[in-house]
Amino acid sequence: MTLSEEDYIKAIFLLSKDVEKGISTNAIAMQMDTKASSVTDMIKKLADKGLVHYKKYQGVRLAEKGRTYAAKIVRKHRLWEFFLVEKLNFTWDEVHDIAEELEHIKSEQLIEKLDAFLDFPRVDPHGDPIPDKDGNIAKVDKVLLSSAKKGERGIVVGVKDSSSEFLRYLDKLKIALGKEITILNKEPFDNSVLIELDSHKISISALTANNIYLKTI
Amino acid sequence: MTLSEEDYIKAIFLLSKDVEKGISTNAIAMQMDTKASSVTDMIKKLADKGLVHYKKYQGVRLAEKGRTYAAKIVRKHRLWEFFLVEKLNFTWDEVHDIAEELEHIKSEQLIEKLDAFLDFPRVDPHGDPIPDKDGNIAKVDKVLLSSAKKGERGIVVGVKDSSSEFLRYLDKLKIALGKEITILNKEPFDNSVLIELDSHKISISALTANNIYLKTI
DNA sequence: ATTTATTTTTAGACAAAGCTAAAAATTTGT
DNA sequence: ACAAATTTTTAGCTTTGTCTAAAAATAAAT
Repeated sequence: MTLSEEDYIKAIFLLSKDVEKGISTNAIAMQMDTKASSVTDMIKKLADKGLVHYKKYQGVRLAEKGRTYAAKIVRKHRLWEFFLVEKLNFTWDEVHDIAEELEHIKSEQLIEKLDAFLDFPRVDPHGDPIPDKDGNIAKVDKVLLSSAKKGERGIVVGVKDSSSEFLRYLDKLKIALGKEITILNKEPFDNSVLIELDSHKISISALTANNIYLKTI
Repeated sequence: MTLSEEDYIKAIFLLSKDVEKGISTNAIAMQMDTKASSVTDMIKKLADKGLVHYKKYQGVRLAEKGRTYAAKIVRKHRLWEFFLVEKLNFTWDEVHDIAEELEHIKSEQLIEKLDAFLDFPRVDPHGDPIPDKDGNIAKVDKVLLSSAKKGERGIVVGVKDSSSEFLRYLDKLKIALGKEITILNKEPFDNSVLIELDSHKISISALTANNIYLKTI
């Protein structure tokens, strides 16, 4: 499995997260910042290897083989992110690009030993679940802040957008994993949300609220 | 700098270790398990980039730029090896291939934080010195066991061959970094060396003795 | 000092992965 | 339902790094 093939498989895996249908060529091209024609070429190769199911113009789905392979890459990515934050003192907005490289290191033994060294973490620094060694992913129950109702309370358990810009913005707002939030009001005009956080009231834009996951309590 | 270019630069760096003259095309091909013609091609590219000095048929030398680049790769390799042994409990014969992949991870910040996390180690698990962040390497004074004189004593501080086969053989002999060795006798017939180790007398072949470094005391 | 052997380089091909531009299929809009 | 717009695929080219086989240069040997 080449570096590039791994990147494609992972991209398809991540795009399949909430989607039932086949993933479109363009969606993959977008996600990977490449051209649709390149995607078509690669998909054919992956189909030949039995990693994806593909019929022309019908989009692509992961085959079981491809799904577990992808989950293992994601496992590596998230374990390395956890390592970077917990052991090397990186911040949550700095780790993605480095983990993007580390996720391709091949040794199974390495990743199992790393997992043990980290004491078997369940989620990465952005709250995303770490697949187990067989590629199974625990379902985390969480709702978007944007869909929580007035009066509800919750703990921040994840983010949808984990770009460094967004994460640094959350730092500025003092929003972090584990923080408790109460929804005081929702403004119908622009869908902004008034919340209470650390005994302060702050207003959160709809866009921001749509990228924060809560576990309601 | 591509993966492949990094591999070549590192190979040339390691081959230049004890050699003054230019490194031959064949030597590089041997070291990297590739063909001489491929080496010639790559050397030209590296020369174009100012990383090596090259005149046809004259072998190749690292330019200063190439030397420090290579030293940084070696730094990364050896720091990762140290991490694998000290933190993840790998044995010294298992770490080379994994470090071979890890050494290509790009982030400077990563390697400085790793260095701090490991508490600034000076040598890797095989006794090889870890270059500093600017690519300087401390000269370790050490002699081959094969060249030590009868009656001398020393501490094992390194190995020349760090193949897993050799390292596992040393494990079997109970020879490890830090062990004290006394040279009891040298056999002129086959250049084998009789040593005392842990109050036992054992005989070491010339080949083995030629791959163990001592610091005499 | 030539011939022989070895080493190194060149020339030409190939596979991987990407791109552009054009063609084909599908979807959308009226 | 059919023309227009969009998406996807194909065809052909490029770059990177590799290889084989042949040619050129250097080193070794008698």
